[in-house]
Amino acid sequence: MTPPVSPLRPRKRPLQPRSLETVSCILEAAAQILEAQGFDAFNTNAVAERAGVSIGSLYQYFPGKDALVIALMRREKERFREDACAALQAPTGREAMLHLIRSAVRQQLDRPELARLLDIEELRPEAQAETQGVTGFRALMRAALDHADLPQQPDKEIATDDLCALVRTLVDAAGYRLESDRMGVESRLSGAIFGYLEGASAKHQQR
Amino acid sequence: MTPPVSPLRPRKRPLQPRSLETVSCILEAAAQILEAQGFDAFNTNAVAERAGVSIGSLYQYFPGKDALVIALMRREKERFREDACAALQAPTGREAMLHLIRSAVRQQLDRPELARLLDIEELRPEAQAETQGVTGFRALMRAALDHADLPQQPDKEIATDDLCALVRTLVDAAGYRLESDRMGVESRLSGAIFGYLEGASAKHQQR
Amino acid sequence: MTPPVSPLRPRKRPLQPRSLETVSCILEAAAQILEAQGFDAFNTNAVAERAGVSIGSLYQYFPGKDALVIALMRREKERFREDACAALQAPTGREAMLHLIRSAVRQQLDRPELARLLDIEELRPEAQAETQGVTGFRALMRAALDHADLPQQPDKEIATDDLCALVRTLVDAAGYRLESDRMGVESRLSGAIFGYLEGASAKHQQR
Amino acid sequence: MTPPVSPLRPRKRPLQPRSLETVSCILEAAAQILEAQGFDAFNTNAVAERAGVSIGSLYQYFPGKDALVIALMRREKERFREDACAALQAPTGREAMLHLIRSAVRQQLDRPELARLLDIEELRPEAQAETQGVTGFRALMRAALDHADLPQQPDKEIATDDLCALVRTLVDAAGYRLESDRMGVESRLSGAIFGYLEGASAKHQQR
DNA sequence: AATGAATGAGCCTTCATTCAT
DNA sequence: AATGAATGAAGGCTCATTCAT
Repeated sequence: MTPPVSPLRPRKRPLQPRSLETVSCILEAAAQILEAQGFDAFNTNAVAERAGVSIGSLYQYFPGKDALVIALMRREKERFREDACAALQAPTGREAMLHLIRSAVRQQLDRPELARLLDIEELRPEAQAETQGVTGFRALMRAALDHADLPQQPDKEIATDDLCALVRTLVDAAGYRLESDRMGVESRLSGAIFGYLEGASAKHQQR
Repeated sequence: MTPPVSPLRPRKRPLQPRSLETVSCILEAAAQILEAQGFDAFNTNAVAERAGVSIGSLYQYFPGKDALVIALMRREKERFREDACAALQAPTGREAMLHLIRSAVRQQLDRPELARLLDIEELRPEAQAETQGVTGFRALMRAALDHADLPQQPDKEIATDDLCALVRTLVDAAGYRLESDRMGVESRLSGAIFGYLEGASAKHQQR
Repeated sequence: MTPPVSPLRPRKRPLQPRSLETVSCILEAAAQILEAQGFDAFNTNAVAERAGVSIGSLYQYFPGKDALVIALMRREKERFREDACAALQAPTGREAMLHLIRSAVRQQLDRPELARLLDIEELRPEAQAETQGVTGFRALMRAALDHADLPQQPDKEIATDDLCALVRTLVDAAGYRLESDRMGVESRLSGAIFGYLEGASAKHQQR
Repeated sequence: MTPPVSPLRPRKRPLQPRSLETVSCILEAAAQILEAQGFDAFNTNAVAERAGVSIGSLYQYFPGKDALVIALMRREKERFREDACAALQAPTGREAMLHLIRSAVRQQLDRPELARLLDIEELRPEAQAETQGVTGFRALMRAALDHADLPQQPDKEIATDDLCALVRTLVDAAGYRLESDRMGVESRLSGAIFGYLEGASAKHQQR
């Protein structure tokens, strides 16, 4: 009878413009605290205060702490998707892949610490359940792999996972070094990715 | 005059055999809780209880929660080092690299969740300060890169970081899928690594 | 940018009438526990319970145990100041002094044990830093000493300290004996004080 | 049937010289910690460690923390008594009093912080029960008051208490200022004491 | 006698969440 | 809708004390 209640999605959809703004204020506050002070300082009271909103209001829009993190992940994924979806139009796998790489680097180096922490959070089981619906990086990567011009992989799902992980970590590593040379990062990343793809067609596996 | 007191290293060296066992009990309990229930369930009371030890005893040997994690990292690094150090003797870079890969895969797939969580923890600033002294994976990787038979890298420190991250993540990803085919993982990893190394000698960097 | 955060002053100013009452409830509970059971029984949980307030609420207004004690000291000093400040108006030093004595006796015999314990606490270095701003007994005593009709002292700061200590202890001693005859106490106190003042003009110092 | 067991007196009288030395080591360690670090740092483990003795041994000689403090108080009282008892021989009250003052100043300025903290501790009810048997300062002061050359007091017990408190505090205050001029302190003290004694024979009590 | 490992009650404090206003 | 006071479970840590060796 009662509608399906999830503790991870908003209680009420913000429909009025004022509410919409409140929500994005809260999310941005959450992002800032996360990237500036890390997980330990990330708590609902702090987010509300930074957002200039009462803790009560925060709970109006987000039913709990986890919902806040999930929403943040969605927001960042969305930002990424808008930039990266064009990869689907690319005529070749190589071009699609390069586009993906460029988008990923752009996103990750834009707010590196935020991206890194969300990446970690994304592996938590609760988060995974909630986030997988969103067309994200993985889906685009999976699609790119289907192009015929790329070396075929024995197991495309595994390859997808690996490539996602690989992109994520190498860019995180760059962010961690405060590197800002996007070209350099992209170039190393391409090396790793195409190396991985070709490597699967044997030749490196000798003992 | 007073000995350097750090909140991150043991208070007392366990001298009697009884206490030695207590310490390893505690560490193993910590490991089990971490891998079975994650960070959120990881607290000193839980660890003590699982270790079958009073909370007071835990604090005799570990001055705090962080010290426990650090000690765990040291323990795992040590385990790894014993296995991987032989890589230093390898005559060629390729062989050294393969040895490293094999050790890393072995270690990481042995207790995948534990390894993954410790990898994350390792990025926290406090942990870094404490752990960097220990000859770990990075040092071995750095040494391997110096061999002449491997493609030379424009910046060896960056390459070292990248390769470490790459190994870590791909094996984590495998662990996450509960994959247990070590050969397969090693093979994909080799592909990525040697691909990365060669990729740096251009040919993939076109826009 | 961030407001000065001290572990010794209130976190929040209580703004709503409800919280104002909570704060005074907590302070009074603290006072009662202190005077009825002493320092050893004085802990945040006990205070909160006696105040009929959750421990969380206590921490909203007092960032820690010490802050509670400091606040209590301020409250009592304030009570005293209101009563004793009139001493500043007295035309002669003798009258000012007698007024001070009367106020001190009144205050100290009103809640003797509380006063005594706070006096002890006041000597702790942390407390001193926090409390010295408040115009307290010492400042009034110091002012009284400046009147010309009192025997001049070789070092007025020392004399001030001594007289404060003297008043405090003699009244404490009376409180300790559960004496309630204020006149008697005042009279003995006057003797000691004026004796001290005159004594400084020699005549008792032979070896 | 069982002998009267008190948790405040030693479990076993130390009869052998080695034990005697251990006991005094422990007491001295307790004194040092108390004066150097205050009550908060004063705990049985710390005392044992500083004494170079195992915690087990400490409990052999002192059945608990309080017993340790009591024993310390006794030791200091004893030290004082040896010095001050000669006051009993003085022919006049004035001379007895001056002797007492001198002894008190000597004792208190010798280890001012220790003396001050023990003075505070002495007011705790448990301590009082245990310590009152010891012929201490109060008994000597009481005896001195009986001399005929001193102004007679309406209530000699009260006067005794007051004078003890007065001596204690003024010397504490001097110790607190790190004053080391014993003559100055003694002189101010005499002023206060004889002032108090004379004051009781009226002349200062007008409103 | 001496040792020191072990114990655990109990204190301090935080923070996710609720609810009266 | 918004506020923010209030709650209390939960977790970190200390230290007086015991007891097996």
